[in-house]
Amino acid sequence: MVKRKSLQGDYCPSARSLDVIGDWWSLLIVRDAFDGLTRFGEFQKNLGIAKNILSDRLRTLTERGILKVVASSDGGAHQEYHLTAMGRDLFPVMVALRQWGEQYLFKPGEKHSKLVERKTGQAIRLEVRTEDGRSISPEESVILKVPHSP
Amino acid sequence: MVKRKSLQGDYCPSARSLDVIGDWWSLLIVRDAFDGLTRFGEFQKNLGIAKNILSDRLRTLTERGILKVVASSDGGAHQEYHLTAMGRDLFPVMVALRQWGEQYLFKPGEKHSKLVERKTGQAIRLEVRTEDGRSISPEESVILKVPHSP
DNA sequence: ACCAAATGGTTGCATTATGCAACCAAAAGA
DNA sequence: TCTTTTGGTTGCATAATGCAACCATTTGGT
Repeated sequence: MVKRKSLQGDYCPSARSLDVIGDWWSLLIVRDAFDGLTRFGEFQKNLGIAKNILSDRLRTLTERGILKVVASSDGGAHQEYHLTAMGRDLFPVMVALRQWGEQYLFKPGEKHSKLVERKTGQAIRLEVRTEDGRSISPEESVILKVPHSP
Repeated sequence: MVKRKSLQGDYCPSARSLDVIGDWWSLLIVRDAFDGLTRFGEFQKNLGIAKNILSDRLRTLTERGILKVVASSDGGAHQEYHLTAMGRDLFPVMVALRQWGEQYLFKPGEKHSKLVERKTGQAIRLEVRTEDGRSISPEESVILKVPHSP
């Protein structure tokens, strides 16, 4: 493969994000972390991921500041992987993916898990809006390129 | 690799989404499509992707209904790749990734492209809300597992 | 204390995925 | 007509991934 292209230097924030969490497993691990999983074995069992890959991903996600390693909450000797603030801020990404998947990747009537508010059980949605709060479609938006722009 | 695990059968919508668009290049291609690119050469030049990979990804994205192939708009013989409704509905995912990247992957003061409303130039943001419009944090939400649940 | 099992990995090897370069047919331009 | 551009495909080399075997440390049971 010669070395996978890196997008770290790209001026597009989406590209940099994908460079960090765009690989196959990272976002699934983050999803499980949102779901409350913290231990190596929990991730491994729940995702069915190979242990060496999981080991590598947890290390990388930790290095990049998305997860942090903390001592066991129950006094045991093992360590736990927790989301950092940076990791928790991936919440909208997860919700966006979930919303799209619900809409297009399930047959009508097919059951799927749902994201709801804990207190009220209300469904959670996500909306694209302008600064002053108006909902907006892709066609009405435009990407302003900043760097080497004419 | 023996065969990459498929999440098509997963009951979690996020997982299915990642199964479809979670590979390295697909979302970048979709991003460029949002940016108005339509032709093979445009994607190839802009992304710096290998031509065989691009060819494969465009085919896959088309098969899965995210892109569609249409005849040239200017009467030429070549074909163009356009987003379908399914593809356009990935907009919130792109915005979410962009927003996260802006916040965490740029040094203070470092320039990056921006997403704004065409008409007014206003910045575009995305918000996670309940059905009745209240903004909500990850901690206040919970994933309801539907299938083989106790 | 002692043995057994679970936990949290690491290492080696086999298979895929990706990248690069060379090649090619069809279309567009001169 | 000749040349260049476009839109790919094919072959080969390397990187990423998966599986299984192994191992050190904890944990649990007796």
